[in-house]
Amino acid sequence: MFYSTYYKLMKRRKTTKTGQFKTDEATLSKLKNKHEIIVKILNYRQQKKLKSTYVDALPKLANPTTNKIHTTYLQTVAATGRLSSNNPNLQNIPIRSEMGREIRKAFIPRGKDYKIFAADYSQIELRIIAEMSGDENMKNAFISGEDIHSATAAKVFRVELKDVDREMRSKAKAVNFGIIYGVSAFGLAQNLNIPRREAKEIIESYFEQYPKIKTFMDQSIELAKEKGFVETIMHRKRYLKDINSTNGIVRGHAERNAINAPIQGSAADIIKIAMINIHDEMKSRNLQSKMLLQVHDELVFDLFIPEEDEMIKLVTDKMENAIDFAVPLKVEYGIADNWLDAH
DNA sequence: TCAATCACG
DNA sequence: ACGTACGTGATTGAA
Repeated sequence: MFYSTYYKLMKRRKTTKTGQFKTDEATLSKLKNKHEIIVKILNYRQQKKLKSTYVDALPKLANPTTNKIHTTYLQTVAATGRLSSNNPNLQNIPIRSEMGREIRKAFIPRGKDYKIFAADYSQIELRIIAEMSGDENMKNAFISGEDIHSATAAKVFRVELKDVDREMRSKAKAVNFGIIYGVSAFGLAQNLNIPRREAKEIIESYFEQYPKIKTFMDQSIELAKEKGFVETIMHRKRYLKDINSTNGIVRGHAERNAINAPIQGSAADIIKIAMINIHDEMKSRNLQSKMLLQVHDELVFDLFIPEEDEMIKLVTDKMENAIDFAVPLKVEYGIADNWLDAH
């Protein structure tokens, strides 16, 4: 029904690569005010997703012996060196929406003497860019413990830190994310729903304020073109066969990979080192708490309550000191009766 | 079987 | 002029 009539709400209707009209969340959200059906469709989609993927599926996967759900972690799938999780995927449990958060609440400790302990790296990828690029401005923001998105907003929009408003911080946050992925003015404009010209100015200002980040990105591409691969901090390689392609689109994709892979991959290296060190230490101390999950920049534990103080110290220490950086690595944590409240 | 969509970092 | 932000896995439904 929706596909065949397709209300004329846009000047240029976006299509997928097979020529279908796009109806994804990003596209529909921009049309929210054009027709009352849009919000209804989005809400319906969200509820179907949550019901089919989590509410209906997960309870069936409890192992009859353990009464628990067991995932499998794959170490040789993700090109950057991240883990992935399947059968079921426990790295994409909802948290962003109100309804989704209700699902996360269902993840609870094993018994009455236990709590969920969740510890996550704060801004690890931006800290890695700061470290790898050596950019003084970004390094100093982290060393002085500033909120990185506000600090970036102050620099990019050339105002005092105290004069950064919500909109400026939100835009700076989008650029910081974009940087990790290999921004284009178009992509940022699309993401923020602002004119491309404005996005271009923001990016230019960003690189003026963080000049070595620009250099680092250019050098990553340069290196990939010469050697055919890029490397993480622990020297995991990602080969980029298309880096010298004559097709600009294909090459552009490889160039963004050249920027992103060392950053995302180094974060994966670091949390893996932390996991090994934490496991070794828990074992040698005969602790009863258990490491349950890894979600890229977060570790989740089934915490035996008498071990609370010891575990907090052990885990934050091993995570923050997994690697020797000039830029500090910061870990935030929470302890609660379910995974949601442990954040 | 595969494209589209959407859940997460 | 072109297409355009990185990495995954599960579900659905058209082809």
